[in-house]
Amino acid sequence: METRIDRIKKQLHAASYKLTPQREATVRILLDHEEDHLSAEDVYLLVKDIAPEIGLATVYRTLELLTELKIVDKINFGDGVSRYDLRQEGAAHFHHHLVCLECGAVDEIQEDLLGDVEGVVEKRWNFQIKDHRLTFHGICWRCNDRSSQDPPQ
Amino acid sequence: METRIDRIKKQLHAASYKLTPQREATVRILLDHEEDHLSAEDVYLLVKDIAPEIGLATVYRTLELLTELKIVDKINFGDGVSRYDLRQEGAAHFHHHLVCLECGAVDEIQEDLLGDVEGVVEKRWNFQIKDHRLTFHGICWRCNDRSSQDPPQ
DNA sequence: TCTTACTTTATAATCATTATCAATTGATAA
DNA sequence: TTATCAATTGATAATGATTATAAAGTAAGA
Repeated sequence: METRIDRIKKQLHAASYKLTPQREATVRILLDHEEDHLSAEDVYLLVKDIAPEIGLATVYRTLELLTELKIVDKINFGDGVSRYDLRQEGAAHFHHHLVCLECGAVDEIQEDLLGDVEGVVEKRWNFQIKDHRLTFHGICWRCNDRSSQDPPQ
Repeated sequence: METRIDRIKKQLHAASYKLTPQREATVRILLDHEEDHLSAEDVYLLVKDIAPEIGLATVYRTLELLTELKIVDKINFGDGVSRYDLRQEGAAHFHHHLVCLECGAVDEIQEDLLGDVEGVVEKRWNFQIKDHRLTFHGICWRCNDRSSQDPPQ
């Protein structure tokens, strides 16, 4: 069976890049933390556990490379840090995010909710859409539940 | 007639802040460049023309303050800079953006296209939406027109 | 083995933003 | 007006993320 890493290796080769040990270690960390939204620093600290000799600059370069190849997406939630998010295999568009203003959690919506909206934008604004970023800011289900359980004061 | 500046002055006073000359100069620049998406540095350079003694830190502080009061929105298009965008008066939500990958232009969609989508998200993910960010990346109408006029090679 | 291009590491440099602190200003009461 | 006190400002230092640089390492082909 072909693993996810194998397929990423092929994508690199197709663009004439090698899957060096450092790059592989970085990709493994991303795969192991698919749910999270890691900053370059986060990735660096995690990669150091499995490849202690790696340098921070290499992590940055690798993440940049993976972004170029659309294997990961680089996002920015407004704190001063870029975060890196593995794209679903075969996904044409970037998934959406729910950022909780109370607890800071970031949840993902894999489903594409923008089909209709994109149709409108393409037609009405004569804009040829290549990708999108959609983030909702608000109160997540966890915090919602918690506050509805609170006794009224 | 009450001007836009007057109303902003009231908003500041309501939160017990003053409209100092520096703040006023900064707001004027934002009003004069409503269509643009200025970085703090951009604003600083423009403000210096009408208030030469102003400091960069004051501009940052003012933009931060205006963001807190929801008079402007702070956005980030992925280059390393925050940009500041006047909110439409009375708008509950932030407007959408079209970023052209070819010429870099940033156009605005004032209309709220997310009504239905937000309904779905609130119900299905039990997420209480406070605000949103929606940006499309693609080719703008100007570049579309230009390339359709190009002779096929 | 030799060559060449690619990659990495460590570190310095850059750039946006934030913190600090003394000086200034504005509003208010005496 | 003057005294007072908190808010605000400007200059500058500090921070923190990211990028550039240069020397050394690595892999693959001739």
